[in-house]
Parts: sequence; C-alpha cells; structure tokens
Amino acid sequence: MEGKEGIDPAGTEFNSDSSSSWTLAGSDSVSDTVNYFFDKESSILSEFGWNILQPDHADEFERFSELDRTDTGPDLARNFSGSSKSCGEAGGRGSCSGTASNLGGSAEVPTSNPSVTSSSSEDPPEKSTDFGVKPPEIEIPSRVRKKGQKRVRQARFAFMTKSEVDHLEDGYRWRKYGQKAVKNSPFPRSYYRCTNSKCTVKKRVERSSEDPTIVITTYEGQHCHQSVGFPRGGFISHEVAFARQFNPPISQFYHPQGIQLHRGIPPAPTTTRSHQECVADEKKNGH
DNA sequence: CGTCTTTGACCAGCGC
DNA sequence: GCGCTGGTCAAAGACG
Repeated sequence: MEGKEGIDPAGTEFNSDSSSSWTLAGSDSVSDTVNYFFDKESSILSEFGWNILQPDHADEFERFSELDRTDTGPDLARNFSGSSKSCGEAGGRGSCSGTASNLGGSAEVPTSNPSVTSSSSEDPPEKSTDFGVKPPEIEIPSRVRKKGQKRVRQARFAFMTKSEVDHLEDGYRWRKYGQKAVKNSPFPRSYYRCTNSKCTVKKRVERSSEDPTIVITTYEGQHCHQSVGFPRGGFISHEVAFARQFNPPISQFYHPQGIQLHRGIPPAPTTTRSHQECVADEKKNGH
C-alpha cells in the first residue's frame, strides 16, 4: 500500500497507507463483475463491483474513467492489483485475472472481463439508449421489467464479520424480503431492503460455509438519506464505520476501475436513482 | 393497526 | 430447450 488516500464523507482521510493490507480474495461467482478484497487488519471483506455496461456505452465509461483519473483512485487501484496473486484463495470464486486487470487503473472498458462481455455483448432487444441521458430510475421490478432489459447491479461491497448475530446493526432500518438456500452452503442467504421508500439500497446476509462464525454482509447501492442512528448505546463497529465511508448518506461514488471515492454528485447512469433526486425527496418529506 | 418476517412461487440469466 | 441457481414478489401470519 502506498500513501494514497481518499476522503470519507465526514471529511476524514481514508488512508490506504495505514496498516491495512488488502488482498484480492476472489470475484463474484455469478457475474464476475465483483471483486472481493480482504483486509487482514480489520477483518473486512470488501466487494467492489460495477454495473454491467452496454457495449455501445463504452464511451460513457471512458468518460467516467477520465473523471476517475483526476481523483485519487488509480494509485489505490494499483495497490489492489498488486495483490492478485492471492486470487482464489478465499473461496476460489473464479476468473480473477481479468477482473484484477480491470482494477489496474487503466481505462479499459469492463467488457474485457469475459463474463461481463458475455452478459453485455449481446445486443439487447431494447437497448437502453437513454444511458447517461435519462435520469436514473428506480429498479424495475422483475415482473414489470420488459423482456431484454437487464438488471442493473449497483456498486457493492461486503463485510466479513465474526458474529453470532446474522443481521448486524448498521444504523439503517431494513426490511427482509427474501431468503434463499445457497448452493454449497448449509446456511441460507437473507435479502434485505432499506425501509426508506426512496432508497434502493439492498443488502444480503449470509454465513460463511467455511467458517460459520463469520457473517458476510453485502451492501448494494448507496443510501440517500440519514441513518436512524444507533439507539443501543451508540456503538459503531469498525465495520459500520467502514460501511459508512463507502455507503454514506451523502453522495459518493466509486467503481472498480480503481475503488475510487467521488465527492458530490456521482456519475448518474450507474445508479438506479440519482442522489440529487433522492435527497430532494428527502427534503420534501421533511427528513 | 402498522410493521416486519416467513415462505412458496415466479422470473431472469446462464451453462449444457 | 431444459434445468439450475440467484434474486424478487407478494400473500399470510406474527408481533408489539
């Protein structure tokens, strides 16, 4: 880790030059659009992913990458890419070479990732030509979603936490909307959605099949509202503190080109709903 | 009564 | 096309 830092929403430095030693732990077995990084010091497993982009939107991605290069990200990305040797150790989730290269800070379009290519190279029957133009919108329910429209996956990150409790308090209110048995795991995976109707953030909670004492919490999306606080003593674990760095009420954006943090309005197309919109609603509703 | 959990059904994506 | 798997929906029930 070299001395590159980002800024957390509270304005304090998130210094990657700290004792944290991140290693690439694998990638998402389903989409391969997500990479996992494990910080031995904090026991935090971070999962960084990106939305599946349509090929004809590569120029948009380039634009974002250009923005990113002006920020603090690329150097941070290099730090991550240097650890790719550990790929597959924790879970062996598959093709890490391609995804690791994506983390190398280059402006390479993510379609270089084989699986991403496969899922995005097909010409969608109704290609979303509004990408980058139409305001982000609430995710279309699968039953309403027109055929050919793909699910938009938002940036995600995950924590591995040693805990007897499955659902860890993180300052937000969640509504459970599903539970599924997971292949190769005796433990089910629970699906939660933020109870704020304007907020599209979701999280998955599951226990590690390898170490049942470890709870893996995966967040997807960004909250656009304040948390409800910590009524029970106000304790905030370092996992939660970390979560807030990456998933704060205030707009912030990053993508796998380099785990970059952005202040201000995020590049809208990669979110299902703009923060401006969401925050505006919050104000209207008096929150 | 409002909120939340449970759970079976349904759908999309993917590999064969 | 079919089967598998992950993700989501929505009705029903539990709970405070």
